[in-house]
Amino acid sequence: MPTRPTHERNKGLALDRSLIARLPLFKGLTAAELDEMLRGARSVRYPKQSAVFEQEAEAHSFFVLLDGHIRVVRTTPEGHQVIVRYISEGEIFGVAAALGRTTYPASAIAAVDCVALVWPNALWSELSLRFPSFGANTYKTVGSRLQETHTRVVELSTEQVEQRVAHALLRLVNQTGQKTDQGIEIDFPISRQDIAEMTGTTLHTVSRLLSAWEERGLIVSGRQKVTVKDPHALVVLAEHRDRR
Amino acid sequence: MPTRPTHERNKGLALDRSLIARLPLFKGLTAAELDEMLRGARSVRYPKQSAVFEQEAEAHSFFVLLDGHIRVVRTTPEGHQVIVRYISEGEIFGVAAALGRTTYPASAIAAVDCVALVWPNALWSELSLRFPSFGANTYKTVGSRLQETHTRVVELSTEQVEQRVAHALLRLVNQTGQKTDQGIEIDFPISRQDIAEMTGTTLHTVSRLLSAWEERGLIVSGRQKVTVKDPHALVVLAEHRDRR
DNA sequence: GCAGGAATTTGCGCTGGCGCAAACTGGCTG
DNA sequence: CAGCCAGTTTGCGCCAGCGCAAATTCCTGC
Repeated sequence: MPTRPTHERNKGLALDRSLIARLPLFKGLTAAELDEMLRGARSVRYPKQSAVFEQEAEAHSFFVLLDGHIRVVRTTPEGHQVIVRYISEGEIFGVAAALGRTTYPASAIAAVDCVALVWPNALWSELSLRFPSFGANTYKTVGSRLQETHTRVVELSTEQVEQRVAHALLRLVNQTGQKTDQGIEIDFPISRQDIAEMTGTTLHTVSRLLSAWEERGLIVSGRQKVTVKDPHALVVLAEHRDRR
Repeated sequence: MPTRPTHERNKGLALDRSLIARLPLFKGLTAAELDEMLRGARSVRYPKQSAVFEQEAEAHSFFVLLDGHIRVVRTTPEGHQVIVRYISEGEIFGVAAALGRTTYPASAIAAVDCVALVWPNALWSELSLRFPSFGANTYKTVGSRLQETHTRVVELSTEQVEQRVAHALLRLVNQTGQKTDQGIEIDFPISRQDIAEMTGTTLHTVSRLLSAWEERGLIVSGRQKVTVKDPHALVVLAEHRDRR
């Protein structure tokens, strides 16, 4: 059950720099600089299924995910949902304001219980000027997201559903895969519906595909859970030229 | 016939700041600062159908389009082409390096004879530091392209072909429409195939749709030419909820 | 003015994947 | 521990849009 987002503020305690020192985003900053970055932040817990921010809402903050997984979702006026991406540990997100927007273009939903650092947007220009490598890293992240999104456009334009779903699974596994005795498992709850919303198809079709793949021993899956047993076979499927 | 790209260098003459003073990208810069920006640039002419840069090639420069229209195209290993976007007058493009890439992720092809300013990438960090508003404007551009691309993902995921083509036409008309006595014309040559590559369908389907729309008086079209007579009707088509 | 070729149109048959509907399952709640 | 419900599976029929093919039109270069 989605309990209400409990914005438990860090109660006056200084955040420890070890929280972020290991993140590539902050590479090159000295201990003192990390402390300075953290001085502007607070740490917030987001229970599973709660919204970190909502589409169209005033963009007041940007975020760095310390723990958990976040689903970024765009909803159309007609009520269709499309999953824009998943955010994993260590990534920056909600940077709308740094890109000249005043509202968030999508919603961010905690896929599991999450912890994030939150900075008010007012600090963005100050921080990115004071720590140019932080600014540059953020823009690089934006750049690679643009590339990924273009890749998705290409996939949606040229591939069959089966290839798209295979690609999506492989991407999730590479991004967040946890080794288990069965194979590599996507380490957050993900439904057939979610996969459908990532690939532009329906949960029915995803269900049929996963069933067929399970039959053939490529994966094992359960409720909101997918484990890839034979990634190579999936790659073959994903790359398999269609007849267009 | 695509003649060879003729990189006619500006022969030692200083570029006039009036070339770029009116562009939003350079808003806020003084006359002296504009001159300084231009000192690092050269002006190059690209004949129709020539490549400004090629996908996978080493990213050596970034560009500002002074005149013409440029088609940005991604080609898949299987040989499918997807049009990523059209660049119009005044826009910056080829900023791969500023986003941490060493190669161009797509090709840029002159849709008509074009003129662009070209800066070596080596100057990027210097220029964006010296003229922060220029850097910020560029990143805003990247941000809005990311949003547009997400919108395209949503369209590809949730809309029927007819809606997608209608949306694409409306976007082209808004971006580059020229008023004529017939209606609003897309002011560069665009084929059915091009429209198909923008919307993830085939030239046959696009042809059928345009024929039907012409029949109904919404557009008039010819070879590589589309004129929208009734934008409102197209909007209705584009927004028309499908049955999903 | 004519030949050649690129762009477009149109017909036809087929099918991938969707919509709809119903049944089933596993985990959580009271 | 019974019941409920979200998530999943599966069958069935249909159709939007693709592949293929052929005809036609318009533009360009000679």
